[in-house]
Amino acid sequence: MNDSVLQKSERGRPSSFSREQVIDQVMQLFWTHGYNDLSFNAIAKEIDLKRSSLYNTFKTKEALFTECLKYYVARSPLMDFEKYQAGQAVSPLMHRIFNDICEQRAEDALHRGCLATNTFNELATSDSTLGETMRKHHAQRQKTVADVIRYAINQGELPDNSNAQVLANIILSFLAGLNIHAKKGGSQTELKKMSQLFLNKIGFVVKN
Amino acid sequence: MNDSVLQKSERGRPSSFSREQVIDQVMQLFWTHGYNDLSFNAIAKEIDLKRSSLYNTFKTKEALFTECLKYYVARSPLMDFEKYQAGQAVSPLMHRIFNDICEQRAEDALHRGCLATNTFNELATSDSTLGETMRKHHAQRQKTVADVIRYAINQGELPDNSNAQVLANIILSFLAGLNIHAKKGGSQTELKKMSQLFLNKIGFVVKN
DNA sequence: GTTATTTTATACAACATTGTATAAAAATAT
DNA sequence: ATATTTTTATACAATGTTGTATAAAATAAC
Repeated sequence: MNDSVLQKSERGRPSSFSREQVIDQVMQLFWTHGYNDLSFNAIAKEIDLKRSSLYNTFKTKEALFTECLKYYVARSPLMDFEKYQAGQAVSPLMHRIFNDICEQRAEDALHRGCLATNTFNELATSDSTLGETMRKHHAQRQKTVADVIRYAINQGELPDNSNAQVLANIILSFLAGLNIHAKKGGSQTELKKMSQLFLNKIGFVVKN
Repeated sequence: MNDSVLQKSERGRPSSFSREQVIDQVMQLFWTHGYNDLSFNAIAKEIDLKRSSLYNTFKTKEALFTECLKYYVARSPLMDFEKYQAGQAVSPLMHRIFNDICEQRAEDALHRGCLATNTFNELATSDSTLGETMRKHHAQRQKTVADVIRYAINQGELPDNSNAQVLANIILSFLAGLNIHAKKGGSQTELKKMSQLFLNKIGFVVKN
């Protein structure tokens, strides 16, 4: 009986690569090519690693992608919604997050938009495990944003009769559209004008 | 010299299919699978036609897709923007278009969202001819909507100091996001609530 | 140094895809 | 009827993809 179920021994040939570095590189590839249009073969070639090494460390393309997406999401400006603390002003937070996103989109010379939006759009209707994962991610984001908006309502930043869930859906939908819009390659100021006006109209006024 | 440059003779074996019917069927396939994840092979199999017949009539997958997209766009509720007549009230038009889209999205049991949005998202950053085509389509839509909004401003439906271009971008971005949102499979009322609240906040009030 | 263990390199089989080529089938024009 | 023309069926070569299998290389434990 082996009681250390999945533990590797200390021996063996060491990897020629850093796992995190590979994830970062492959994440860039998925960002550029999407999920379906990027083969395991192509990944290996592009990051100059043998396919066998990829199979050995990540098992499947799906598993590799899942790690890449996790890596991406953890570094997204949207993570600031998760870190929200009761009492914190929502309007400036909202403006800051959108601002950051606009900057990131415009700074990407390849105009790839948002990896999460791109692949949700690509995989949302898929029956696969990935499809299910993407839909769950999306639902989770909705819930998080709705919670923050509820705080905004309770704090008087938005009218009492506001519908937090619908507002959250609107905001995330606009954001998704903004990410797509960015793929046509607009300027940073264009994106920021859109975001600011949108947020103001929605009720997140900023003193300016 | 052949002066009827590309004209076919009256002779020859007749097609076993209707061209428009094939376009409609293949359009459904692109809608379901996207562009890259649908092979010429698969198309032929799924509509039960020989690959040679497809090559013979459409030459390339790209050309076939272009026809399908054209077919789709011509039947989209957004076409009502193109048909806009000076003097026509914009607010009810806007609400009607969004309402129609919500209904179509919700009625699609497969939750495929919008073919145009899906494939723009998939192909916008591509160097190919298709990428260029998609970006042009997108720019054209922006221009059309901005024109309509300029009329709304001049007619007093929106404040004088409104920025038509930015508003058009916001509206189309929200719409793109709504289309994506629909892929998670929300109800028709959910989509309509989002649209109505959004349009109201943007300034397209409806007497109700 | 030998052994155990892990990574890396190479190879192979099965299959899908694309583009083209060619023959058969089915119609019209003469 | 025969020739002409177009569609449809079949085949083939070149290439890409996946999954697996196996040998070689590189390290730690002993």
